[in-house]
Amino acid sequence: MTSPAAFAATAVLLADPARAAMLTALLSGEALTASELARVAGIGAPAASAHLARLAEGGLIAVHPQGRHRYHRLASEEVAAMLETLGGLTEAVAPTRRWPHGEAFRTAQLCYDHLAGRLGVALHASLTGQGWIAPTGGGWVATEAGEAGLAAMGVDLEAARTARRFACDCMDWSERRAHLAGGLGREIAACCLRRHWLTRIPAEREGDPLARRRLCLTPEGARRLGEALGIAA
Amino acid sequence: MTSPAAFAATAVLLADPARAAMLTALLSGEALTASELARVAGIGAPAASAHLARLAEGGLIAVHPQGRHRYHRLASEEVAAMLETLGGLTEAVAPTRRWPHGEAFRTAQLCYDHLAGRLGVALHASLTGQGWIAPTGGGWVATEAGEAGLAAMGVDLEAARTARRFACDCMDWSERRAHLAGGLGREIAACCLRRHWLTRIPAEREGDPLARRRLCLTPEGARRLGEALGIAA
DNA sequence: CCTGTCCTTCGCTCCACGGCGAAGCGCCGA
DNA sequence: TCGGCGCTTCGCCGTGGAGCGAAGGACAGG
Repeated sequence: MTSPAAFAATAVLLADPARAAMLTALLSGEALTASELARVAGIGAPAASAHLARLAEGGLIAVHPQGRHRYHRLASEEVAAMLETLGGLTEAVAPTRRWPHGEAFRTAQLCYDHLAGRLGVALHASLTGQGWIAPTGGGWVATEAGEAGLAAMGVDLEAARTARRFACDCMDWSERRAHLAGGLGREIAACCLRRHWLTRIPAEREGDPLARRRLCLTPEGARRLGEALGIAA
Repeated sequence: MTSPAAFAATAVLLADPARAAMLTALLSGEALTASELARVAGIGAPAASAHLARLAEGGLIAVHPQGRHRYHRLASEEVAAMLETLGGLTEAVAPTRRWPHGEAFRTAQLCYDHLAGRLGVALHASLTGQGWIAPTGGGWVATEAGEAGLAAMGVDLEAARTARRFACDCMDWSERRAHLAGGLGREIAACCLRRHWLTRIPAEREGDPLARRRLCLTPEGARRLGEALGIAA
């Protein structure tokens, strides 16, 4: 592991409410501009700019200039996993008394580029239970039945294989069980969004960093996921 | 997930080199006194006391007074997992140029109460590869073959079952793959230490927070683990 | 070319945090 | 009972970080 000084330096990047709000918003997987992130964090443009510079220098986010707009994304899925882990620990040590986003949030949400929440966890359990994925040294592989079933659903397995990790676990702290990350997790999420089985929800309050992660399971999605994976909505 | 303010408050606890050093030392699984942690962190007793109070109030450590000594441990394995995750991310975004602890550290180490490093990762791969554990909704269960084999090794499966999680993954960032946590992970580590297949290494430099986690694989341990699990040392 | 927008930089103010020395409390062995 | 140890509390000092207003650079549409 790394030295305590380096460890603390990474933690410092997370140890500010404004930066935490921006990173949480970026867990939606979207690319957001500096102004959007300033609003999410409730601070002015100069402060947001300074924070974003530190996050970029620290390697947690990547910046994509596009004209006069500067779009920001999380730098990697490791950053997303770490945010999820720290968020989960925060819930463990200082539980949120009133779940501020209703049960809907727990039902389906995005964890950077893959499904999380009850749906994400149920998806994982269904894939293993049906024998569509099997354990391998560092994660999961798709079985023959799994490849057939997933392809039939419309999941792009070729694209999934281009990821550094085909399929691996990501601890979902809202459910305290694992959901599926990696290329397969990303392609399943993309497939669900593409086919409108899941839709993003327009943020009710633009400044709410969590709202951007929320997903709505459509009736069509409930039916199709129920058929293919035995997931009850 | 939790609010950004709560999230940042947890991160603040990690965002100081002295606190990070103490938490890293506690990843060894040992109970350490305030004086020992002050030395590990390189600060005086008053500063150490203040830091420990904050960590305890924040729910990351638990304090066990014993006479005039006050022993401290990590509060849970969730805290350990989170430290491992953040440490791993730190390595990802700001790699340690020179691995300060030699390859020995990577070979075998403790992650709070279970095995990590190459040995821990190899153990996980072997258990799944031999079919001694199989995936379940939230982690792993022992198969019949697994129960027989593990019991033959001397692993206390009854004790393993008392844990909140029988067996689950913990991401090992030094190897970038999962090792085994939960009750089974703990009991396997305990068995290896009890039978002197692995031994703790006296800290060369008392102030080194990582040294306490290091384990040495004994010749007997290499032989036994090789036989039972096909792990090459 | 000009105006407006997005975003960054500069300079300033205010506040919080980390460390230590001194003092004090509780425990413990002689 | 007393002296020493482990640890905490108090008070102080120094440093660093967060925010904003003003100004300025780069981009883009008319």
